[in-house]
Amino acid sequence: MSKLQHELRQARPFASPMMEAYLNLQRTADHLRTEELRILRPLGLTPQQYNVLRILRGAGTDGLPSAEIGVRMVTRVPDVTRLVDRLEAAGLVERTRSESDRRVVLVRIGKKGLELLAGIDEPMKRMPDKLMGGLGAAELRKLNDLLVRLRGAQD
Amino acid sequence: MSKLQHELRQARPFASPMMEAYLNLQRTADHLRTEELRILRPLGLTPQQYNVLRILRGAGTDGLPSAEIGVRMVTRVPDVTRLVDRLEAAGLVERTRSESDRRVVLVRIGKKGLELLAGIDEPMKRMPDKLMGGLGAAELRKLNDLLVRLRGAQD
DNA sequence: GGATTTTGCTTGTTCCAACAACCTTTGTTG
DNA sequence: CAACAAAGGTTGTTGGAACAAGCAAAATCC
Repeated sequence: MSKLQHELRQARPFASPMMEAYLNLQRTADHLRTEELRILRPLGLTPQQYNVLRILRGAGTDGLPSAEIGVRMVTRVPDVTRLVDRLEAAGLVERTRSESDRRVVLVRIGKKGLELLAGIDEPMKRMPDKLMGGLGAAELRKLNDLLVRLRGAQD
Repeated sequence: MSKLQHELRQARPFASPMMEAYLNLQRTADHLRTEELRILRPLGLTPQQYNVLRILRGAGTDGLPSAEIGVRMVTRVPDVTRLVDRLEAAGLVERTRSESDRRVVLVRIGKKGLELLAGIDEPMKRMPDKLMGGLGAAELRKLNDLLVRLRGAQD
């Protein structure tokens, strides 16, 4: 990088501490998400698909309505239908229409889905350990506290 | 929501404090990004396009090579070319091939792009103030510190 | 100073994200 | 109990994200 470019980058000020925090948060989240992508890509899963599978595993054999999946996801997803479509096409989940309320479609994780998850668990558990090893327990608690309050603050 | 569903959600444990921090970070980042989307959508800009325009405004009248834009962006972007394509098609930026190095394409922000940015500056400045108002100055500094260390830790 | 490598960008392609409109089933209300 | 509203999913469509392959100009290397 040239000297000029370096100076420009150093000189770029943040408009406010809050804007700095906002950009910092996006930058860090993207950084970590890239690492998650790297783990999931060889398995043909996106982070969202992985998220759905984990939710369904936690829900047990009864399955969950599509709408409830959307509510529980880490990131907002406006189209659970086609997200589940792809998982179904891959043979990882099954769909059955509820008998008690025929509007509802229950989604359940299948055997193949559970096996796939089992193989991801270990590397996925190691990922945050590796990326967040620099922070101590107290700092992690503080970070979680701040993040939760950030989400709750705007109401 | 049913009683059972509520209990399930309460009962979901995190595998580790680090995994909790990871998910929390993604959740919060998505939450804030949604707010940014809400501001930019009426103007037909994505957060990334907005990011490029800000970078180009900061770069001045000389413009920047495409590759340097990619380096400076908040989130990792593997395809600056078509990102700039769309901005050029919208008449917001111009491309000129560098004379000194004919491989390089310099991108400059145009009059229309500057005017568009000027209109966004105010609501965009208010956004983090509104979303992060719950945190004090010291807490913001702490948050920024933790986020920066998170990014630096994995090397 | 010609072959090779490297750099900077473009193009091809496939899949996913986002918003809206629509359809079916259930609940509600006078 | 018929008309209407609401809930739950699906489909249509457009545009963006991601990875790879390719092309032209510049740097490197005997």
